[in-house]
Amino acid sequence: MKFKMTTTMRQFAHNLLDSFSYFLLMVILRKESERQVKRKTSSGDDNDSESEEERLKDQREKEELEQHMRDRDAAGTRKLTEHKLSRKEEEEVIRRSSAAEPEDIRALRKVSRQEYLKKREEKKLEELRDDIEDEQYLFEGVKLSEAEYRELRYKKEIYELVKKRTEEADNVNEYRMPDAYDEEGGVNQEKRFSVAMQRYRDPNAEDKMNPFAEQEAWEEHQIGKATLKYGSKNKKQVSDDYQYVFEDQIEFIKASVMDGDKFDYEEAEDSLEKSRSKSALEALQEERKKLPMYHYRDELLQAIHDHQVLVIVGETGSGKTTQIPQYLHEVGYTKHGMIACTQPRRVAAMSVAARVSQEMGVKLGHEVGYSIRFEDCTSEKTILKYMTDGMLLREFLGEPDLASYSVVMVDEAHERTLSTDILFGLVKDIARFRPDLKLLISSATLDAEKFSDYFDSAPIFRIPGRRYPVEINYTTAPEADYLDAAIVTSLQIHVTQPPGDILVFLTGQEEIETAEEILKHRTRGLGTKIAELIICPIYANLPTELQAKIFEPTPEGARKVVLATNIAETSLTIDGIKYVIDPGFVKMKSYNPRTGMESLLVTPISKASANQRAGRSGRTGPGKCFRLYTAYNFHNDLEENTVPEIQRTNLANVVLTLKSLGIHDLLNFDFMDPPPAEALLKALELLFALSALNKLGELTKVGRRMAEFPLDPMLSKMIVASENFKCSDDIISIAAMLSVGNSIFYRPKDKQVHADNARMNFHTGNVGDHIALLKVYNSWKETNYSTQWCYENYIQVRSMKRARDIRDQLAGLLERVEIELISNESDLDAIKKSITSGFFPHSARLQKNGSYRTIKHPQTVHIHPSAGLAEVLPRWVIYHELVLTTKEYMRQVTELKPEWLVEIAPHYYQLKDVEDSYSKKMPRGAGRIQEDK
DNA sequence: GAGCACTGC
Repeated sequence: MKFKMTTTMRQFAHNLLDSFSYFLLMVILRKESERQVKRKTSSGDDNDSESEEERLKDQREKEELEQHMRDRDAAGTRKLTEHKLSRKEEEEVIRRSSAAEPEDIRALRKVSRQEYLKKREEKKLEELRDDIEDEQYLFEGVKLSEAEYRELRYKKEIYELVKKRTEEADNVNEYRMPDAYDEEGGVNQEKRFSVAMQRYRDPNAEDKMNPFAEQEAWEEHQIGKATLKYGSKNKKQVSDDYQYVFEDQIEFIKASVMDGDKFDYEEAEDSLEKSRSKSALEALQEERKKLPMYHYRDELLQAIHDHQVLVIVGETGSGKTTQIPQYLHEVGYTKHGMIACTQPRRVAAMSVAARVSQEMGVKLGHEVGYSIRFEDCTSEKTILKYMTDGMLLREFLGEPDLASYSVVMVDEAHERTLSTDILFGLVKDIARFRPDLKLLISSATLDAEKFSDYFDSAPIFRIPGRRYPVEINYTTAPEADYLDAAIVTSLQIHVTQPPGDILVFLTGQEEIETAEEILKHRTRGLGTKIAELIICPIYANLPTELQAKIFEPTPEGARKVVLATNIAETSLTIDGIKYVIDPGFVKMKSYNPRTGMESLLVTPISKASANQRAGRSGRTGPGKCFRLYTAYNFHNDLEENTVPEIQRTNLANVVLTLKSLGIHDLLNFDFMDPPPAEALLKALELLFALSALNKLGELTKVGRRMAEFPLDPMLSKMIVASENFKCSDDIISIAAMLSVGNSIFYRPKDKQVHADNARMNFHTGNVGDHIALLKVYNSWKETNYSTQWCYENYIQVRSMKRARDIRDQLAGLLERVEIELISNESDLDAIKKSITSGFFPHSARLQKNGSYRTIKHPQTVHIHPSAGLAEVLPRWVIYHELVLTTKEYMRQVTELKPEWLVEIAPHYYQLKDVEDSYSKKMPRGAGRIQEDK
C-alpha cells in the first residue's frame, strides 16, 4: 500500500506554513521596532545580577528543604524503627508526629493550581524563546505577549507536525505499511516466519561470508549440547502404546535455563511452617523478614534518602510492592503526605492493599487503602494508598502538583501501559518543582537503563527475586501450524513428563475453542491408555462461573491443561503450572492514524513477553518452557520489547487529558517513547472539530467539561451536547453501553438463531444500534436488573452490570459539570442529534453498490453484519467505530438526516458535502487522499 | 452474513 502526498494535503501544508511565516514576520517586525525604542531608553543590563539573586534564592530554598528533611528523619522516624512498638504506641507516634507540624508544611508546599500552571508556563516560555532565538527569528531578550506566545506555540506545534509529515511523505518514495497491513483479506499466518525459515535452510550456510554463520554455528553447538529429546526417551515402550500421539511428534532442543535467583527456598518454606504456630500478626512479620527485599531495607532507604528519583529493579516475588511503602512509612515519609503506589490493574491494587493492611495490622481502608474506578477505599487516615495508574492520572486533574503525596511509586513500569507512560512525563515534570517529592520507578526487566536515562540518569537499585529456574526448549525447525504443534506438544508432555499442569498461550477465543475440541477428540481416542487430561479454557470474555474452573486443584493422577489467551501472561496467576507452551503469537491492537482505523492483528510476541511467559512456569517450583519456534527465531526475529501502547493507539483522549492539565506544547512533551506525529495531529484535528480546542489550541469550555468524563472524546462530546437536546439521561445510558464494548450480546455456537432473534427484538422499527442499546438497558432496568432476564435475552450479565456502574459514574459527573439529568425517551430525533454532535466526523453515505463511503475522509466501508440496519441500508448513517477485519466495517450504526450535519457541525460540513447524489452529480473527489494497490 | 487480545479512567 503506497502513501502519496496529494494536492489537498500539500495545499493544506503550504497554507499552514504560509500563515505561520506571516505570523512570525509580523512578530519580528514589531519586535524590531520595540527593540529600537528600548535601545534608546535602556541603561545597562541588570539581567546578570537578577539571575544571580534567583540562583541564590533557589539554593537557599533547597538547603532549607534538605535541612527540613534531615530534621524530619532524625526526629520522628527512629522511634518507629527502633523495634517493636505495640500497635497502640505506633499509632500514638504517628498521631503525635503528624499533629506537630503538617498543616504548616502542607500549606507551604501546596501551590494553587493557577500558580503551578503559571510557573510551568513561564518555564516553557523560556524554552520556546530559546528555541526560536536559535533559529534567529527573534531578537534577544524580547518578551512576547502572552497571546502572541500562545498563538506562536500552537502554530509552531502544528507546523512541526505538518513538516514532519510532509518530510516523511516526500523523502520516502514509497511508504510501505508493515506487511500485515498489506495482506489482502486478513493475516497470512504462514508468511510470518518464512524469512527465517528460508534462512534456516540456506544451502550456503557454510559460506564464510554468510552473516548468519555465527548464529548457525551457535545453534549447531546448542543442538550438539542438547541432552533432552522428548519422545526419544523410553521411545520403544512409548511408541507401542501411544502411537497415535507420536504420529507427528515435535522435536525440541534444550537451549538454556533461565536462572532462578539465589535464594534459600527451603529456609523460606521452613519458616513458613514454623510461623503457623505463632499469632497471625507475628507470623506475618516473620514472613516479611524472609522476603529477599528485607536484606536490602537499609540500603534502599539510604538510596531513597540520597536521591529524588530511584529506579528499582526487582523480579516478581521480591516483595517490592508490599514492602517498600511500609519501609518508607516506618521511617516517616508518611508524615508529610501519603505514599502512592500505582498498579496497572484493579485487582492488583486491591489485593496488595489488603495484604499490606494485614501485615500492618490495620483495617483495610484506614491507614492502608486503595483507590480504583467505582471504588474508593480510603479515608482521612490513609497514608499508604495503592491505586491504578489511571486513577492517579485522574487525580492529577484536581491536584496538578500532587501536593498530598510525599512519595509516588510507579510499580510494574515495564508494562508500559498508556497511563504509566503519561504519568512518567507528568511526575518527571513535577519532581523539578517539588524537590521534596520522592519518585520510585519499579520495573521487573533488565531494561532499567532506559528508565534511568529518561529520569536524568537516576540511580538503579537491584533486588533479587524469588524465582525457580526454568528450562527453555526450542523446536529444531519452525512449525507451520502452531495450533497443531501446541496440541501435539501438550500431549507429548502429558505422556512423557512428570506430573505438573500445562499452560498453553493462544491468541483468542476462537483458537482456544478449536484447540479444546481437538484435544478432547484426541484424548478420547486414547481412552484409558493415558492419565486423565483436564482441559480448562480461559479468556476474559468467558463467563465468570466457567473461569473459576482453572483454579480448582488438579485431582491426583490427572493433569490440567490450561488454554489461555494473554490474560495468563500478567493478569492472573495459576498455581501448579510446571510446563508452558508458547507458540510465540499474540493478538495485538494497532491503530492506523491515517484512516482512523483500529484492527486486531496476530503478531509475534517480543522477547520480553516470551520470557514473561516462560516465567509463568517457575512460580511454585522449577519449570519448563516449550517454545514452538527455533532459537534462531527467538534471537533474530523477535523484537526486544513490545511496542508501547502509546505508539499504537488513538490519542484523542490522551491529548484532551494533557491539554486539560495545562500542557499545550505536546510536541515537546517529554514522552519516553513519543507517539507518531501523525497520531498527535489526528487527535488535535479531532478535538478541534469537536470544539474542545479553539484555534489557538487551547481548551475551550466545552473541552473542559468533556475532560471530566472518563470516556473517548467523541462520547464525552455527545454527553455534553445532550444538554441542548434535553436527553442527557438517555445519552449517558447509550454512552455507558457503548463503552463496555461489544461483549453485551452473548452468542453461543449452538444457539445462534435464538440469540439473533432475541437481539432483533430490540431493533424493531429499525431504530439503529444506539437506540437499540438504550432499549436493552432500559428493559433490563425495568426488570429490576434481573439476571434471569439477561439469560432469556442472550445478554451478558457481567457487561450489563459494568454498564450500570459506568452509567452511575457518568450521572455523578453530569452533576459536576452542571448538566441536568433529563430523560426524553420518546424523542428519538433529539437523541440521534446528540449522538451526531459527538460523532459527526463518523458519517457515511450509501453508494449504488450497497457499500458506503465516509464523507470527510472518503474511503469505502461496510455496515457490520451484526448491526440492526445491516439489511436496511439507509442513505446516510453515523457509526461508532471502524474496524478492519475481513473488510472495513462500521460497527454500531444509526440512521441520520444529512441536514443535521450542516446544522450541528457547520464548521466541519458544508452544504455541498451533504447534497444528495440523486439530485446532483456527485462531486469527484479530486485531490483527496487516494489509495492504490 | 461476521467472528473481538488485554487493561484502565
